[in-house]
Amino acid sequence: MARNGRQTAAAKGWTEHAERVLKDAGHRSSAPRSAVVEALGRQDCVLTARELVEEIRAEGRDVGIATVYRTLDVLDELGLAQRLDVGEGAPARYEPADPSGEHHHHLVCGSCGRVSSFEDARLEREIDRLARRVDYRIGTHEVILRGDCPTCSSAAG
Amino acid sequence: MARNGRQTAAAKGWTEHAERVLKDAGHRSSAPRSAVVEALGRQDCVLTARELVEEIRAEGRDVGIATVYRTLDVLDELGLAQRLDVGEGAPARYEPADPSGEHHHHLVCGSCGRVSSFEDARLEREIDRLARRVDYRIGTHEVILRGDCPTCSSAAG
DNA sequence: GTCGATGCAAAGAATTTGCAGGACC
DNA sequence: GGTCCTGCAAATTCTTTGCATCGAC
Repeated sequence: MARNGRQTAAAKGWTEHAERVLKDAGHRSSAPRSAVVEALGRQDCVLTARELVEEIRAEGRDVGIATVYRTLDVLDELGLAQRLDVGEGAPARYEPADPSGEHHHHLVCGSCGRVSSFEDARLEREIDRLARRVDYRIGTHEVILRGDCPTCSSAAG
Repeated sequence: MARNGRQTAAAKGWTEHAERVLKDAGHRSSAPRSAVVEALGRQDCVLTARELVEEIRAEGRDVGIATVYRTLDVLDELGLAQRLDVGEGAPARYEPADPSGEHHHHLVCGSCGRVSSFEDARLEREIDRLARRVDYRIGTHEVILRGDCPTCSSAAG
């Protein structure tokens, strides 16, 4: 159920898909932008802008934080990335959006801040039903379950 | 389903409940703190810290924004208030948490930022089921449906 | 050659914190 | 009368933006 530290099977596919969509939308290619797209596509878990920079520096490449924000913004607008705000003053996190539309939701640990993901078809069905019943025209949705992760649960009782 | 601009039936009850819980938890009473609690209890919709200050000033009372944040923090810790982060750099919003445990979720308009609420028993049941299945020890949850509100839908097609 | 993209540094915005004075119990 | 609470202002973060320059197409 929870899928941590595991790569999505579609990771490689997402990177290529994203680069194609960016190009088709009239955006130019550049080393920094590619570094961001590749680093994001490589991860399954959500990453903050800062973590993305560290990720890229670890590869021996470099990118300014402003470029990361700008790129994430473009990716978000094109539906290629998903932004996640866990609140509590924590920075926004981003993850690649599966082009197939399949997605997951998040578990947030209130003690250590760890974020994990889970997916559930029944929950999706219930939300789709709801989306048709409300008076807003719904495009996306997000579900956050908050509590303590296994480590913090056993540590703090 | 959507409940806007409507007072919760439990509004008055919440204010009294909150003041009692605060006192029992060893917190002192003060005019600014009461103003925050009363203003929050009076509303059904979510409010930002800034809106809470305006709300209080409109009554002819006054309070510093730092006190509002500090009070909301205490209310949140005691489970008396619920924090809602809609992301996109928007400030956090708060609402009274119903002591009965009954709660609702939110619809966020991506065009105008309007936030509405809805409740759904089947969704709650599905989430409770999920909460028992994941490896985190879940305490709370939140669901956000994003899209365009009725006004923005008709305006923008 | 044009125009989008980049990096830096400054600007902005939300929230937190240090501190001195005031109020509650 | 001690301790918690308050307001102000400064400090912290996260994120955005202005601008000169660089590079893709």
